[in-house]
Amino acid sequence: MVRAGGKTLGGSCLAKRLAHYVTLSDAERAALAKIEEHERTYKRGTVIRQEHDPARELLVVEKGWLHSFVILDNGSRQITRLHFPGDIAGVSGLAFEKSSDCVVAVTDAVVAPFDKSKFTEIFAQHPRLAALMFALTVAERVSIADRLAAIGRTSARARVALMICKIFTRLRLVSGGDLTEIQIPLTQEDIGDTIGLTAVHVNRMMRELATDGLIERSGGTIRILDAKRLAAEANFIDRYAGIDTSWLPRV
Amino acid sequence: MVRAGGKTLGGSCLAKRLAHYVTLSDAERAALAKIEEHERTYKRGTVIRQEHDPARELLVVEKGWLHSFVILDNGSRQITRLHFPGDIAGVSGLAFEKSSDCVVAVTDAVVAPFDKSKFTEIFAQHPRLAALMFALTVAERVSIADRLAAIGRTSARARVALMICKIFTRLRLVSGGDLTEIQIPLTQEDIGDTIGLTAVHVNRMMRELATDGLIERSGGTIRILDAKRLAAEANFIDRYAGIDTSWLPRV
DNA sequence: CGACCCCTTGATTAGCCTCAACAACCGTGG
DNA sequence: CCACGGTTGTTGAGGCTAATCAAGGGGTCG
Repeated sequence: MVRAGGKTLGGSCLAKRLAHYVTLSDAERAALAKIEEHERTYKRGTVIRQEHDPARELLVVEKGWLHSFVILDNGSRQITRLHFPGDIAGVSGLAFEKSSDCVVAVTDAVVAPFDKSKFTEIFAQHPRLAALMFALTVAERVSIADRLAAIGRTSARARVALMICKIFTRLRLVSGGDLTEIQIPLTQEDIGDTIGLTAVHVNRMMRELATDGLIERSGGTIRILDAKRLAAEANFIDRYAGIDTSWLPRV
Repeated sequence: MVRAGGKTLGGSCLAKRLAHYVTLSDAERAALAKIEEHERTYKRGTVIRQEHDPARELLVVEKGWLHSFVILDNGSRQITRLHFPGDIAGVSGLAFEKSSDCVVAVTDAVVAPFDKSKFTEIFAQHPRLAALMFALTVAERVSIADRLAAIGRTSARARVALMICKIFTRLRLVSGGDLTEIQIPLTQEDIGDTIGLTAVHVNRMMRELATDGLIERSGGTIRILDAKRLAAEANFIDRYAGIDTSWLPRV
């Protein structure tokens, strides 16, 4: 929301995201611009990074959707995270030398890869940025824990509802608008692999939600009809609404 | 509650943990010592922090076990994280003003609470420490994602096996030793609430693992008999073994 | 000593998975 | 332009895993 007028942010999705929470200084802006210097384009379905690949690079999503997943020994897949524009994918590269998951382009996508040494500079020279990114990573962790609770302790129907709520909320962060209707590029199998269900059962649950008047479906788009009931059924809490920036260092 | 204590047991569990990964400078050591200045003792079962409480304080575990959990609308509980000595609990306080989960002492425990403003200093003055803690937080996120995958996509038996593997591995980080036998202070209900099962089914799976010769139980202690098979069944990966410190800023 | 918690085991049930078949849609190449 | 294979969505039938319900035993603490 906060945004210096006049000056355009260009393709700097990351800066745009962070500017939601603090007013960036020129120096900070420059540091972030260096992160997003290079861009790569991927076609829908491309494997951007394989599990066990060296993980020197992190990936800022500029355009499109990515997701990360792991394949278990029994052959099944668990999608661990969806990545939208402004997100950083492959953050696990900061902890490990090899990628802990596989990153794939869900739609045609534009990605800005950068070496993790860029984070060295951020931490050394821009503590506020580092702290903010830490806070956002923590928020993400909590968001994953929410999904963990959903998979561990709620019904299939509630999990599907939660997934829909989360996608809409996170996309609103990016688009800014109201956004009650979205063209979702995920297959029902993708959705199932995210919330621990089979594609067949995802289908049934979505139909239920539709016949009960919570959502409306046509083609690949989903419209939310009764956001309140949907959120209630899902135990949904918006984790990105109120990030606490009070403790961030001064610039 | 407040422990008026002269020289307690080394006190600095956090420093000890971080020293596994880097050689701490004197200044860093001092900064960490300031974090663990005050200690509080809690009795087994005490609620240390309630969900929705103000979350200004983070908690370094000095001694004992804690866990964090959420209670869902349907009344069920999901334990999101176990906390062992050297861990920081309540990290979500860095992202939110109010606690996103409830923190409870599983055993009698000694905790060093500190205000999140301490993190402001760390980020501003000790970038390497900040970066290391970031890396460890990322590793923790991956570890939670592993559990997510287990709950979403593996059998009850595999989940129980995973939980055992994780507990042993994380405790080895603390104790250092070989450690094939542990007195586990968790009830079977606790275990179930961690991995998305009922206490009854946890019981059956543990018995299965025992009769199959993977573990041995007596009283509350568990001994691992066949670590290899156990890890294989659990899809276990040790996420704390190889933290990449190459990108950390110089001191 | 009684109350309570926890573990254990059995019987039954329910929710989700598996298997299967078909329809709708898409991009591709002839 | 249409024919085609492949992918995705949809729906039905039946099976299996884990939940639920229930009851008894052992240990611990007040």
